[in-house]
Amino acid sequence: MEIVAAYAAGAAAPSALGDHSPAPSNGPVVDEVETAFQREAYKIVRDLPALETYIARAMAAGAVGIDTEADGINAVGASIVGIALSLGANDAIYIPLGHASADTRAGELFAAEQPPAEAAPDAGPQIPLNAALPALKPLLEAQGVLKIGMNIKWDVALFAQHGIALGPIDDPMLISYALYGGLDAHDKTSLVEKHLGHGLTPLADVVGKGKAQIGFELAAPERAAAYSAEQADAGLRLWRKLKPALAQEKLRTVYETLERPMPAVLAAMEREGIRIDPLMLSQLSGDFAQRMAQYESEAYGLAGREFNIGSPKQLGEILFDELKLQGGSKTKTGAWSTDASILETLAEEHNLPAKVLEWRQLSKLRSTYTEALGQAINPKTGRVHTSYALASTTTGRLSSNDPNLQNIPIRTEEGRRIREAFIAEKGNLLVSADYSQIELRLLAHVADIPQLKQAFADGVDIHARTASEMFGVPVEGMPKEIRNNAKAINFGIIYGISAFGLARNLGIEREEAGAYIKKYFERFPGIRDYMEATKTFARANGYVKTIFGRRIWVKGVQSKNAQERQFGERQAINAPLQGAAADIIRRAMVRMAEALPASGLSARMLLQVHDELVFEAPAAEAEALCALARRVMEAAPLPAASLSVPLTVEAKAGATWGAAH
DNA sequence: CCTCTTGTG
DNA sequence: AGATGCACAAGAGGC
Repeated sequence: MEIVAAYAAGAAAPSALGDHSPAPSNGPVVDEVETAFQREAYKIVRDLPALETYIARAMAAGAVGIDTEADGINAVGASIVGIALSLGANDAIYIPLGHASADTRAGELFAAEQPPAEAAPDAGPQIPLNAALPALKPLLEAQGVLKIGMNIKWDVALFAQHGIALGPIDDPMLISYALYGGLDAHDKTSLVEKHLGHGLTPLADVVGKGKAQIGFELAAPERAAAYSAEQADAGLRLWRKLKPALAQEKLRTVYETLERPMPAVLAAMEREGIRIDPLMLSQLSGDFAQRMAQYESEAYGLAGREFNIGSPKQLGEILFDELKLQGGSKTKTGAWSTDASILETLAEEHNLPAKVLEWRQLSKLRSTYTEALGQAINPKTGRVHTSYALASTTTGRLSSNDPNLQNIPIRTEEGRRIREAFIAEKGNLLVSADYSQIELRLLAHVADIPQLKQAFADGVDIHARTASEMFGVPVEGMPKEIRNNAKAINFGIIYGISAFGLARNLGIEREEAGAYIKKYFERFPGIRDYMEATKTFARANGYVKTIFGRRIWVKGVQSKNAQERQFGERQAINAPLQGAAADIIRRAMVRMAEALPASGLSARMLLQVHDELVFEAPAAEAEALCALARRVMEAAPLPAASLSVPLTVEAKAGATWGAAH
């Protein structure tokens, strides 16, 4: 109970968001934090009076570790099976609430053929969920009690489905991300290993693994308690160790503005999901399958024999060993490379590569999208609910998984048809709002480039203006190819360009690409200065910063190995731009989540795709929503950062995601 | 489980 | 001399 002691001794009682502080991380606290987990010390709470007693202690403590267990891997539609709370090292409880009793379990186990691991004969007495949750709700929503959990977005989502607005919250994973983004993984297992120096009970000990794995609700409460209480215990211990470092490293504002608000915002988006038309998907699937079969048989004819067209190994053998086509190259494992750029070159000499390219495009679209997205529709909601990872990228971007809705095709005609299957509910529209050229604008700002800033201020075509600066060609009537060259250079600059990479991208000689780059830096010397300054900073500190202060550690930037170091330097150049764009859209998301209800709109935010937000709204609201999204998103950097270039957001409504673009 | 390939910003 | 644009997730083949 050292947290209680610390608060009791300290002048400030825990009050509002951000004012909770763990005990100082010196002396005995660290000892206690790092002491071994004593799983036998965890208590299983099976009656209301015992729960009330612990709740009273938690209310007084001001900070409580929490871990919530449910009967599914996806929080959407899942029910709470048990809750663990912790008030200090080894001072944790587990409250079984939805564990199946022996009869139920036996049936399920029989179906699974193998018992997980000596299941208890009976789940034992449990407080009814509809009695426990009302008792817990005041604690879970108490403004004066911080709820701390690893990956707390999961807990937020589950409690939201049970009518509880969990908060205020802290998440050691997100604290770690603010402190060490780019350095290490931030999952529970890695964090506990790194900071507490000992391992966690594996989930497999509770529910088994592989074919014999069972739902958490079928696990024995004793095993569940050892696992779950330990998670709550570990989360609180990590918090006590990591939270003080935020202030020491001056990363508290980053954490509080860019990380802490996100779990609630994302949980709501994930819960909304997006509607997908399964009929349209299956029609597309059938269409693709038919055309693939055609390409396949044509490919066999051209190859002179049948082979597995989906096997790069077999394709390489056909192209280079049997047909003896020239221009092959090997991958680092020694196999023939058959990627698209190789096949495109070979297509000039032989008809087979083109057939394979066509087949591959359809195969990718079919297996990754038209087939998989249909499977991803949640039967309970009829919608697709992606999951966003908050601490998985090095730059501060989100990532999307199960399914990934951040890589839905848009560039090709075939691919765009998949976006037509993302639809609004009847009487509603989808609204897509995206930042225009946000990373180039940020480059113009951070590198302080007068011509680029002026171009953005004037609202002119930035690639055309770049081309005009470089090649002395007037923007009016500029040939497409010249603008394309400038566009490739602009993107290359953001990524820490090399002559080789630009040459490959434009299909020109390396010398010519090198000349372009030289010319670019002559026209925009500030960009070269910015890049050099960024590399120097990264070499000296091991990290770079966004304009909002987010710290991005860059592995390899201090390496003696030139290749590693150069890779680090390119990351160091890109990260402040990509990272700042990620910061901006995070701020926009938090504000949109507040602004929608405040504006009296019933619109919901559904998706984030790095520079784009997708909403769903009644058709009558669409126009107001577009205006609101533009206003809120364009102002998102303020007041923390004032950009010297305008941000512009394009917002459009449509019946499908494709139509909203 | 790793490699290759390809979809997005 | 040799490698050489940033950030991701996912499916399929093959060991």
